Amino acid sequence: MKVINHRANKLKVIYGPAVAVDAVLFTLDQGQLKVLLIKINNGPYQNKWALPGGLVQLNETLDEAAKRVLFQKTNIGDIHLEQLYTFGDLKRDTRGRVISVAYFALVSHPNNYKVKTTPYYSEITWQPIKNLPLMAFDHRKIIEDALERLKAKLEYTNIVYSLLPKEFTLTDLQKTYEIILGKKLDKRNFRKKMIFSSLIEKTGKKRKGEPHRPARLYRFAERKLKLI
Amino acid sequence: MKVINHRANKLKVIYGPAVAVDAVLFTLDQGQLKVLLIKINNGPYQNKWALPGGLVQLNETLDEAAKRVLFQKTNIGDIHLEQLYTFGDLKRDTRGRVISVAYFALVSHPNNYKVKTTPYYSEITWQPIKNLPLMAFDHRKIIEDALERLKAKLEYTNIVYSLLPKEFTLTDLQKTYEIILGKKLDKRNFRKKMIFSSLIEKTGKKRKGEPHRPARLYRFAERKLKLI
DNA sequence: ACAAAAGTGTTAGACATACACCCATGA
DNA sequence: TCATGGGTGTATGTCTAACACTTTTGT
Repeated sequence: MKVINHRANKLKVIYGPAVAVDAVLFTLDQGQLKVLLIKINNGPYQNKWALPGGLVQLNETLDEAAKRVLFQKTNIGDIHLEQLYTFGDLKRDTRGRVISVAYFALVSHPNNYKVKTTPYYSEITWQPIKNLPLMAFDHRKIIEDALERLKAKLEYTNIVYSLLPKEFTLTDLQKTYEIILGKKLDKRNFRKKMIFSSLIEKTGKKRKGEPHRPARLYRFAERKLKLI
Repeated sequence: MKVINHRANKLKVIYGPAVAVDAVLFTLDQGQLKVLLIKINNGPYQNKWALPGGLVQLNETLDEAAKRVLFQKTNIGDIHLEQLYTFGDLKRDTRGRVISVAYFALVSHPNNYKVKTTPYYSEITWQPIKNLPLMAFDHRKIIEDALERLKAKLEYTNIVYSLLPKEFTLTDLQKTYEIILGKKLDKRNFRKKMIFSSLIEKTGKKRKGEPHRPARLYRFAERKLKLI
């Protein structure tokens, strides 16, 4: 691999890795944590699944590249992506030396987005994290790291807001935590903490049409990332 | 900038950023937190200071590149480097598009290493973090981010072990924390926590030759990174 | 004997954990 | 009226924070 680089106004050829971005996109669906995967249609990784990703262009920052790639490959836009880690093993892409700057983000529900396919990526799907298919590159590792980061951030940020709709019940919120953390939480303690944290506030409304006592609806006080 | 990349056994030219690594190396000296800087000798950043860094080669991982660059530029080897973040702004290097994967590490005392200069880097120095000179690239920002990460890691890891000699007193240890965190800590509470954490253990020895009550010497139970 | 740093314990408040019953509604 | 999930309080243990005096040594 060769990098041709303008330095001191001369065209200078240097050899170096190519730079890609990959996005780990989580959502909740049917009581499961899922991740967005794309099926590769040809080349050495044919029929394997991968994260949406692509090469970084010269005229875009890494953050911009992550957003662009995600939008181009999946039609998902306008979400907050956070840089996760940069993966640089020699053999992570058998076709050549490529390092990947991985990003992760959460989206509220798969049905809110119309994903699309491309000639190179023939299928696109939300795959349960517990049941990942055969993955291309080191993408399984990237997903595992992203999940670990997500769990950690649950504890000290309001990051879940992007997984939930505008209005939700405390039980919805608790289920979200339980699914991601993979463990049961105590209802009374959870509610105490959430209400006291003042990350959420009552809407005054109740959820109707279910054959039980109606649950109060809450909203997030602010729909942007905050430390608790 | 152009990246020539073997894909599917054909030489394919693609345009993309070059990839560099930069290392933020911290130490304690004379009661101050210092960072290793290098003076750039020519080009648009002449006479500015920078972190030791360099381009990533095709045959090395990012971690290996960080180690190699640090060793070549400063003669410092055999330390644990941790990836910090990847910086990818368009104009961070005026000479061309370069993204930088930043690493950080701690070393015990500057005198333990014989740093050296190169034609491109004319001077090398440990600079107090409170008093940084005019810096090249976005290296001031990288140092600030590294410092923030270091403070955070103090709270939940034994990372300070690499700043201290084999044997040290509890007062040494407390001063180390106070310098990095930039605040005073309560002596009794600090000792209680440290001793109870079982990260450190008594050597049975005492420091001699000072005109006061001799302090007990401690060592780290394990000299590798652990969560508390 | 004195100067200087080493060393030590207790109390109060904040926070996490464990735990069981009544309430409101639709069917 | 019953089935179902919604909603609530208290007691206990753990961790953090505030706080001042005695001990040991070299000079």
